[in-house]
Amino acid sequence: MRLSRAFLPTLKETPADAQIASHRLMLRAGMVRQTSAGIYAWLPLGWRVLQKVEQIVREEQDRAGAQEILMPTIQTADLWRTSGRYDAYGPEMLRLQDRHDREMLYGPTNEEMVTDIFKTYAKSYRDLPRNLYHIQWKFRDEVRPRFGVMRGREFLMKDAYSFDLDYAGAQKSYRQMFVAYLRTFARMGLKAIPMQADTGPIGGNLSHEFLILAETGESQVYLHRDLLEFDALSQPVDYDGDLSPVMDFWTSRYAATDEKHDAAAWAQVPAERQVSARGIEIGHIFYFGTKYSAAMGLQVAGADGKMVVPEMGSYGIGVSRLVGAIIEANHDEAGIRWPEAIAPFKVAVLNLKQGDAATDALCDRLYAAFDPDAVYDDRADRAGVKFADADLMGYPWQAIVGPRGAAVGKVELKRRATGERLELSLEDAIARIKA
RNA sequence: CGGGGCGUGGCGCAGUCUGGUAGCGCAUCUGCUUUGGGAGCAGAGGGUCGGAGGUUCGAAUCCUCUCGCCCCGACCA
Repeated sequence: MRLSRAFLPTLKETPADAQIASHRLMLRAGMVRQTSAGIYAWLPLGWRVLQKVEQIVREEQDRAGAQEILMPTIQTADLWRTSGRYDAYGPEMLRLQDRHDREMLYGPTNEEMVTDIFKTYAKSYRDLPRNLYHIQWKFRDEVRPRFGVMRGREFLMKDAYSFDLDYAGAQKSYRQMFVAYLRTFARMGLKAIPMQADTGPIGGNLSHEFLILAETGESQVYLHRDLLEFDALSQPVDYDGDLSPVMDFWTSRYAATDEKHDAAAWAQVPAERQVSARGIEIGHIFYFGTKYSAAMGLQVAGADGKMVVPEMGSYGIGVSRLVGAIIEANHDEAGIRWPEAIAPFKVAVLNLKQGDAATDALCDRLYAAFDPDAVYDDRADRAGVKFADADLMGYPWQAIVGPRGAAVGKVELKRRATGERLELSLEDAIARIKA
C-alpha cells in the first residue's frame, strides 16, 4: 500500500473522549472512527488487524474440529420466547419491530438460534458430537459503553456451540475449546490465562474466563507465575486424544478473578510465585448441559433407540475487543507495537527523500519484495513525519532508506518492538525481515 | 441505573460568570525556502457556537425543554 494513495489517516492530537491507551492509539492511528456511543466504523488499518485476528481465531477453531457457519444478526422474538430469555434478558437486548409490527431483536448471542438450526438436522446419536461456530457482529445495549472497542455495544464475536450425547462428551468438547483458546491467544502473542469464572446469566456449572494482564484491565486477578511462563504453543496438540493433562496443568495452578478469589488457596502459592494484577477478559467458555437443548426441544435417538437431550456448551471470543486488548499489551509512548501475527502490515518502507534516484530505486525493490504486506511511505513529507507515523502505526519492521545509505546500497532496519537498528544490504535486509 | 462533566471549523482548546454578532494552535490549500525524528516565512479557505423554543434592540453567552458524548460506580465478550 502506497501511503500517497492510501486512506490511512493519523492524528497528531488525541481526541478528548479517549481515555485509555488502546482507544487513544486506535483513534490516532486511524484504525476506527466512533459513530455513536459504543459503535465504531473500522477504517482500513483497523479492518486489516481485525481480519487478521479473526483469521487466527478461525484457523484454530477449524483445527479443533469446529465448523464455521454464519447466522444472521437479526432474530425473532419468538425464538427467544421459546427459551424464556426474551423477557429474562432485559434492556441489554436491542428490540426492534419490522413493518408488520413483528417483534425482532439484534442478536446479543446465539444459543437459541443455533440450537433451533441444529435440531432440524440432528436426529441420531450419529449426528453427534458437533461444534458449530460463527464470527458475527453482536449488539448488547450496555448501560455504559467505554474504553473504545473494548466495551462497545456493537462488537465482533466468535461464538461456538457444542452438542454432545452425554456429559463425558461435553467435557471433551469443552477441553477441545479450552486448548484451542490457549493456542489462539498464544498465536497472537498474548499470555492468556484461563481462570475459574462465574457462569453468569447463561447458566451452567463449568466455566473459564481467559484473561490477559494489562494495567487497564477491568478485573483484579490472582495467579501462579508458572502460568505466565508456560508457552502454550510449545507442545503439539492431538484434538482426538486425551486433552486432560493440558487442562490439568492450567487448572492445577491458582488463577482466579476477584469474584472467585479464595484467600486460603492463594496463601498456598509460594509468595515469590504469586502474581496479582489487572486483567482483561478476552474469552469465556461455558458448559451448560441441557439448558438450551431442553428448552428448544432438541432430542436425538440414542444407540438404544431412546431419545436423548444433547449436552451443550458455548465458547466466546471477543474478536473486536481483542484488537484493543492486544494494543493494551503492546504499546509504548510513541504508539502501537504489533505482534507480527496480527500486524496490519509487516513492514513500512520509509523513503526519506522522494526523487533521489538511488533512494527511490532501493525503496521500490524493498516494497516489491513485501507487497501486499508492506506500506510504502512515498509521501512528500519530511523524515520526522514518516518516523512518527510508522512508530504510531506500529509496523513490526521499518525499512528506512535515505540518500546517505542509498549511496552505498544500505538499508536501515528498525525493529519496532525493541528499537533495535541494523544497517544491511538490500538482500540482507529482505532476508532479515522474512526470517 | 446512581453520581459528575462536556458539546464552539477535521483535531485540541479560549470566549459563557460581567449579552454587542466568533478567536487561537494543529491540520488543510498556494508560493518560496528547507529536507534523517512531527520545518520556516508569507498568503488563503473552512464554523455561526448540538437542537428547539423563549427573554432582549441585540444571544455562543441569560431562561426552559431536548438530543448527544465522556468519566466514576453497580453490571457485562
